[in-house]
Amino acid sequence: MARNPKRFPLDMIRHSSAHVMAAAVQELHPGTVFGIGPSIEDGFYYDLQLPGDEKLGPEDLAIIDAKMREIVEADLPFEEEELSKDDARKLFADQPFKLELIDELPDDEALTVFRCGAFTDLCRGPHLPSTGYVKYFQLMKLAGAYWRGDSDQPMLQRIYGTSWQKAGQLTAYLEFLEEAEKRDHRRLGKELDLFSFSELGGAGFPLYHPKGARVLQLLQDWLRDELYKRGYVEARTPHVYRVEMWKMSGHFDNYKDDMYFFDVPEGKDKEGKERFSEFAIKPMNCPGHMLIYGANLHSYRDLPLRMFEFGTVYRHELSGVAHGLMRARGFTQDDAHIFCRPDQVNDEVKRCLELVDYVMSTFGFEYTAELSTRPEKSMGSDETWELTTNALENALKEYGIDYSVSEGDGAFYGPKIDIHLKDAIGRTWQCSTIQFDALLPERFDLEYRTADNTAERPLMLHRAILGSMERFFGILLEHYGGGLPSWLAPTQAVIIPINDDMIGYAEDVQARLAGAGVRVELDGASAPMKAKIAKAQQQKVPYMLVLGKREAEEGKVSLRHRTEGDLGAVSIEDFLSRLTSEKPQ
RNA sequence: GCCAGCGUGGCGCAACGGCAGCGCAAUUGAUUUGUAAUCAAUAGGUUACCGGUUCAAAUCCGGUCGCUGGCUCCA
Repeated sequence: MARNPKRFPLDMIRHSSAHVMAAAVQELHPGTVFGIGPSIEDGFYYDLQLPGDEKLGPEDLAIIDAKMREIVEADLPFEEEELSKDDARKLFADQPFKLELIDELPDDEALTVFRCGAFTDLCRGPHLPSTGYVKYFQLMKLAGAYWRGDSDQPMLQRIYGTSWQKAGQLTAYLEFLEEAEKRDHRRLGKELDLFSFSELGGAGFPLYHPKGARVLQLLQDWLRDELYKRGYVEARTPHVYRVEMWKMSGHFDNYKDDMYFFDVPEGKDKEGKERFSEFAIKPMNCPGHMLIYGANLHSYRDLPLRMFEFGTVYRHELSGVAHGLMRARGFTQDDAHIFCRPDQVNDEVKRCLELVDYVMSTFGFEYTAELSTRPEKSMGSDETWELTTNALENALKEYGIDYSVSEGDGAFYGPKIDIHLKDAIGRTWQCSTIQFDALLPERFDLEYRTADNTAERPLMLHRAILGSMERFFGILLEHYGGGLPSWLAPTQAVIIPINDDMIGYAEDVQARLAGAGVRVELDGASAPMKAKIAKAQQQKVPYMLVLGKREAEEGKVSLRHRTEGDLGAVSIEDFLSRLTSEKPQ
C-alpha cells in the first residue's frame, strides 16, 4: 500500500520518526531507558541509555536503521491511549526519566501515550496514522547529551536523524550538508594556507599564516576607516591587569572560571618569603575603556565618546567547545564603548544599526535582530531600563529591521540587540551585539559634568559589529566558499607567463602592480600554462594575468577571472581600475 | 568539563597481528606550452606519547596527551 507522507506536517513526521527509532532500539536492546525524542530543525533525535554498561557505537546506526525500515515496512499503527497518572506510573515503572516527566504534569490531567509496536511512549502527539508514512529518513550521528540539558544530570546517548516529506527533500538536505562541509572554514584554512592549529597551543588558538593574517588585516583596515568616518576614536589597552582590577570590574566574581590567571614572582619580603603579584589576561576589553574614560574629566560637551579597539581577549573556555575560528580561546573583538547622555541614546543606537547595515550589506548578508529585555534579576532604575529599551526598539523600528523580542533575556545590567545574519547557504550566525551596560560605569564611578556643573553618570553602550574577527573571518570563508572578493583576497592576482621568455615582462608587470598596491604573485615555474591556471583556480585567486608574446608586444595583460573566465587583453590601468571598482565604497 | 569516535610523511588516504604504501605537494632534471593539472627521477615516517600482551604490534589491551562530532556554556 502506498503511504505518502506529503500531506503531514514535517514536525509530525519527525516526531513519529523518533518513535520508530525508539521502537527499533527497544527491539534491539530490550531494557533501554528513554529520555525524550522530539522533532527539531532538520530532523529529530532520541535520548536514551542502553541497559547495563552497553553503549551504542557508530556501527549501530546501520543496524538501527535496518530495524527501523522493518518497522516502516510493517506499517504499524500509532495508537493513542488515555491514562490516569497512576496508571502511567505503573506503565513506565522501569523508565525513570519518563516517571520524572509524569511527576511534573498536573495531577488532574489525563495523560496520553502512543503505542507503536513494542514501544510505548508518554507523548502528547499527534502522530502519523502508521509507521508506513515514515519514509524519507536517515540516521545522522551519535552524540552525548545531558538529561534535561543539565550538566549536573546523567549523560545519555543521543541519536540524531533527519526525516522529510519527499525523497527530493532528503536528497537536497544531504547535498546541503555536503556543500557545508566543502565550505568548512577549517578545511579552507588548510587548503588556502590561511591558518592552522598546533597541538601545542590547542584548538582554541589559531596560528595565522601570512595569507590569513593579510585577510584579517584588510578586514580590520577597512572597518577602522569606516569607524573613523563615523566619529569613533581608537584606543589600545593592556592584555594583562592585576587581579584587583578584575575584582573591581566584577569579572573576578562572575567570570573567574573562564579567565587565565598567573603569578609573577616579585622577589622576597623582609622575612625571606617569596612574594608574588597575581595577574589575569583580559577576557573582555571593557575595563580598559572604563579606565581611559575615568582618566580624564568629561564635560557634557565631550559626549558622545565613541571608543573602539580591535582588542584581543583570552577566555579559558571548556576544552570541548572549541571549533576552528568560530569558537576560539583567544580572539579579537571589534569592540567599542559609547559613552553618552540620556538625550543622545536614541541617536547612538541608530548609528550602531546603520553601521551594522552597512557592514552586513557589504558582504551580502541578510540579517534579523533579537531584542532582549529586562530580566527579573537586574540592576538599575525603571527609568533607565525604559529609556534604553525604548531606544533599542525604536531604532529597530525606524530601520525597518525584522526583529523578535525575547522578554526577560537581557543581561542583568542592561537590554541588548543581537544580530543574526544569514549566509550564502542559508545558515544563521550571531555576530553583532549592541548592549546597554549600567554596571561598569557604576563600578568605575564614571561621570561627566552637566551644563549646570553637577556630576552625572554617563550611559554606556557596548557594541561589536563583526563580533569576533576570527568568527567573522570563518563565516566569510564559508559564505564565499573560500572565494573572497578581490578587495579581501590575500592574493588578488597571479601572473602566469606562458613560457620562460616572458619572465622579464612578467617581472615588469609584477613590479608595476605591486607598486600600485596590488597583492600579486608571479608563477615563474616552467610548467604549462594550464597547470598554473589550475593551481591559481584552486587557490581561489580572483584574477589570473596570462602573459605571452602578444601581451608583451602590446604592453597588456590577458585577464582571466576566477569565475568569469577569459576576459581578453586589457591594459594595466584598466585592470587597476577594475580592482578599485570592486572595493566597497 | 561530560559522552562517543579518531590520531599513519606537509596535506588527503591505504595497510587492521607478519618487510609501512598510494595520490597531491616538495626537490632535481628534462620540457617552453594560449585559459583547470607535461614527463621522469629523488627525498620525506621510532605509525601522537608511555606501558602491557605476543615469536612478531600502526594493528590487540591499559593509561596519558591531542583532535573531531555532540551536550553544557558562549563572540
